[in-house]
Amino acid sequence: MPRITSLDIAQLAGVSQATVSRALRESPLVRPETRRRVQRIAKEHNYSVDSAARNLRSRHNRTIAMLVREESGMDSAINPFFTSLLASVTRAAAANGYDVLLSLQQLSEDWIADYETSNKAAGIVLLGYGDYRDYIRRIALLDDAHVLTWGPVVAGQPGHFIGCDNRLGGYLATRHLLDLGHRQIAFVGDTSDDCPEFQDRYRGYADALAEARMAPLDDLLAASLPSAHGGAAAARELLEAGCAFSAVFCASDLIALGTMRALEQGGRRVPADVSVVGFDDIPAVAHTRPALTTIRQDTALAGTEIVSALLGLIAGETVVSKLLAPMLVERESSAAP
Amino acid sequence: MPRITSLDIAQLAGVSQATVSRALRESPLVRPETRRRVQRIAKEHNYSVDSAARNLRSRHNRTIAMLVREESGMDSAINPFFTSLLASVTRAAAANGYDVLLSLQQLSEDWIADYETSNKAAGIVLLGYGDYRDYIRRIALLDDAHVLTWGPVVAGQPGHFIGCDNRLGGYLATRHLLDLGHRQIAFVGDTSDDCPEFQDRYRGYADALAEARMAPLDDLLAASLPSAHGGAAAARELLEAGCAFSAVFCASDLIALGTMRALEQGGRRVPADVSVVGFDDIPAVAHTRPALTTIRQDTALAGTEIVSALLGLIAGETVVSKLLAPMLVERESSAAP
DNA sequence: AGCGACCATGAATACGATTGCATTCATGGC
DNA sequence: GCCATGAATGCAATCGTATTCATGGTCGCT
Repeated sequence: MPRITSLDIAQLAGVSQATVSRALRESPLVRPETRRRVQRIAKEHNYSVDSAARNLRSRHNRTIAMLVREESGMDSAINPFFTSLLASVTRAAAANGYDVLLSLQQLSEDWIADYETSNKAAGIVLLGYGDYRDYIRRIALLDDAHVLTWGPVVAGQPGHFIGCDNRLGGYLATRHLLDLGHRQIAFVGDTSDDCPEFQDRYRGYADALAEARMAPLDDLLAASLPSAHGGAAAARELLEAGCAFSAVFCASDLIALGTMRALEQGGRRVPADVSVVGFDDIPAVAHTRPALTTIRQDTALAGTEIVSALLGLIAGETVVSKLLAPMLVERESSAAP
Repeated sequence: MPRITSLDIAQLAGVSQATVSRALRESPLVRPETRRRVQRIAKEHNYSVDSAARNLRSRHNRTIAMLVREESGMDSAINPFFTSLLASVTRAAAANGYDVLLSLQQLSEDWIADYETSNKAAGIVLLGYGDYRDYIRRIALLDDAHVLTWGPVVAGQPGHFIGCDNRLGGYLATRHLLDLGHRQIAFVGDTSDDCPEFQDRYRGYADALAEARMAPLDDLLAASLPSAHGGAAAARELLEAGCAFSAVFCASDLIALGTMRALEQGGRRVPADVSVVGFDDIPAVAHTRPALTTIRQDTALAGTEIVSALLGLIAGETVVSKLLAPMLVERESSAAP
């Protein structure tokens, strides 16, 4: 069972191998009649182009690699939000004839260098590495690095970024709570440099408060790891500290899940006693009880934007960073105080 | 910026290109001293082997493709359980030096044929296509198809399968409820041929009942689409039908989420009035309120098993289908009646 | 010393497609 | 009737590595 090659097809069709190659790639050089005949014969014999040979000769590669950050933690899982993004990027890539290579390696210079030079992918998408500023800066300096990062967009920084407008999201969430009549609104999330996304969400939170002539209170800021456990721990601290609050804006849905749990275990009912708003709109939170009010990122749009930007980069275009607007999804976890 | 090739490294190291190739692949033929020197120079110049050329020449490919079924439905998402599996397969593949190509295309003969012959991947993993018996049978007949399916293992069927022992899982879940003292235990899930997994889970449910000298009652069987919405709808029907039941075994966690919601909206408290057990242990259900008692599939183990089986297939070994044992995870949604 | 075995290496080739260039043939303008 | 033109195709040279075969040198053993 020797491999069927384009030469075999050529002989069967009575043309040269070069013509087969052209016909299969819809080249306008071959007569339509010839092209159809070749394509028919190729299909009949279940022939498809050897991608290794094609990649080698054409010096091009219809593959993009996605490096997805795993949650550090014992069970090292993929952030559910990334799953949606992963899917939509994959769909968008497929729509453009690109395959997607998935990797969960730690981001490192070696990894990038390897994929850069070994020609495994034409471009790279980084999910969840928004805080790896140094790496991204260095990568951006590489000549033919086609790397796009999903994460917080920082003006003036080298590299190419697409991200959610986290500040707007934070504003929308907080504004929603203010509109409901809440005045003591806590923020649960990591505001350190480790989580630039969360910092922006916090800024949006502060924006909304400022608009209502209020200022964020330190007492109502609870540091939390970006996980349900973190959210639960932070909420417990809030309760123990004894400060009054009637609403919580959580920097992510996972945190919100933990927060809701801890609140209810602490005797507060959601939303009767405390309203909770999350961020991301991961699939599960539509079905919890109460269903979570949250800020939705449009992952389908994000996927197409990421892919078109990356393909632009690969094609040599100058790509500008881009912010995508999130929206509020009202469900059951928020109500008037 | 001409590409750095093994020939360049060869010249820099003062050896032939063949020696570079051998040195980089740890061939015992090259003297250790030479090998180290070549490797050092290669690293210094950021050289890595062009995978297209390597694949072409060696007729081999260190890539496996995963075809993941999307939930049909408006938001066409990836089943959260598959996300875990996807991650663990990717990790296991990486540990063996393999890359993973992710695809969400519909399974079709064209797709398989394309990946088969175009040499994009050395093997294929199918996630979520357990019910595509016809396809899988046909695929299994292809000479050099290295296809492994995650799904229900059916004895005597052609093809290679790894899957969870769903019948055992169904048994464990039901047995747990029986042990708690429940006697009217409903089953929520699709028992049609579309979901062979669910059929097996139902068989396990029946097994446990039989062991307790009981039989499944038609009144307590609620058909449900494999989604949270489906679970909610099915639970509503159960409530409206008015049959007494003190526990529900749901064929998946997603269904369980919907079921719990519908039950509580119908005025039943979980677990005070009704106990609920799910299946899969997707990440979110550990943090809902009440946290869901469920059957956990060991995805980490599944990943390594899938990869080692597939690599075995590729290497020409005879691979036998395999069932993986699930386990019960007790949380808050189940209690004595 | 001589002979084979063996080790480390180099030269040359093949993998299967893409693509620049040459070639053929028909056509049309003059 | 001849040459310029252009469309359709063929020829052949790559792309960068793995691998076979040949070769020179070292060693051990008689």
